[in-house]
Amino acid sequence: MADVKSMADPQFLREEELRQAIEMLFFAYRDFTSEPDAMLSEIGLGRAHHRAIYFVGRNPDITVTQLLGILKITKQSLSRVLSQLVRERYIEQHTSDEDRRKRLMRLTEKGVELERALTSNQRKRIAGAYEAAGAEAVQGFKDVLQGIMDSSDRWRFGLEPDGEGVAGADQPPGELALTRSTGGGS
Amino acid sequence: MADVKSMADPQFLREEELRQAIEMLFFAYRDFTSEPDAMLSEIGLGRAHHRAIYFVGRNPDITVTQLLGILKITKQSLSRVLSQLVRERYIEQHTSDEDRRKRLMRLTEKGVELERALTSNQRKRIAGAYEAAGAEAVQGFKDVLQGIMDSSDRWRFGLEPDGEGVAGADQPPGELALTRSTGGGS
DNA sequence: CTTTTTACGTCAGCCATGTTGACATATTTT
DNA sequence: AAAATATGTCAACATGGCTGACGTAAAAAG
Repeated sequence: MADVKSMADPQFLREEELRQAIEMLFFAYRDFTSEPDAMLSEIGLGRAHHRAIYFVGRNPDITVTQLLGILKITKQSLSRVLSQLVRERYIEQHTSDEDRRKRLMRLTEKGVELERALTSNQRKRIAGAYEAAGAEAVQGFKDVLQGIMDSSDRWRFGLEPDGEGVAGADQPPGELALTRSTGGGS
Repeated sequence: MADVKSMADPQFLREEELRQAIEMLFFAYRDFTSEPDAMLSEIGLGRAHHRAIYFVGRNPDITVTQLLGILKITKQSLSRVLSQLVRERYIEQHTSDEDRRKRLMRLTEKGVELERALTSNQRKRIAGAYEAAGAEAVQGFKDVLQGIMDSSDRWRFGLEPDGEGVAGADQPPGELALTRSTGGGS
């Protein structure tokens, strides 16, 4: 039995708080991915395919290198997944006009359908959680998640380095062009 | 270029908001696990070992069945991981006195050390994010994450079904005994 | 006291997805 | 002409899920 003193210790409470967050992330992520995973396995695909489809859908005409930058896996791993998705007509590739080495990727009609089916449950989860928790909680959620991810990823989610409006700012000041295909505010 | 009308559409903004959350979860989780993964690979272990060690550490004298209930993987998958951890003296097993079929598991000294090393960076991340975001954001973060996870997991994180104080309430009203080894109030 | 259920453990094989290393080809940049 | 970039591909290996099939010890039920 842990003595009362230890629980009253602010250090103990802090540790407890941090571990709670670790566990919440684990359970939330585990449950968040389980539905799409199940759907995917029925059509012979896996979570890696979902990721590729998702980010291609979000970033039409994305290049392989850019996608690699998002996923942070090797090109060999991605290649396996991508070639299958292209073979099965979820993704189509065009050659870039400005630089003919680049293969711009887009979802096909079929790909869009799959993407929407896969994220449908995920969007529902988030929507429900957002509704139940309220707008203030949503902001807190975002703020904390941004604090957890590497700072090199934060630019994707709006202002951060300086005082930049959400307006036209996209590319990170040196890294690749990714997520966020829609810029300007109302 | 998406026309202004579509961006002004509340449905569009909602979809955008939801997808932002999906992406934040992806990036945060990816970065959150990368450090421990790297440490683990240096000693010939993987993320699955981390999970087992983590939850055994959090729930001393946990049984195999209980751990299976947390991880939601097959006993064969867990077995591979557990037997290695026992073999390499990160975890020790005792036979329960009340029910001699049960194998109660605990971290060894070595296991505790590894666990702390593995979560050190993760705790640092959370602590930094919490500090930067503030107490209100922390509450929002927790609320939203709980909304995202299956409701069957929410009991682990305090009140929910009714108006239960955080006091002695532990086990879920039917499911297994898990997480939260420390109960008592202030 | 037999039967059933529970809590393990284990062998064998399959699949998805990550890794490294080595090469090859086309195109653009220097 | 040479170097760097973007992409692809083959081969081999590790991790960590999965299913199916057994086997044993102990507890619970009849």
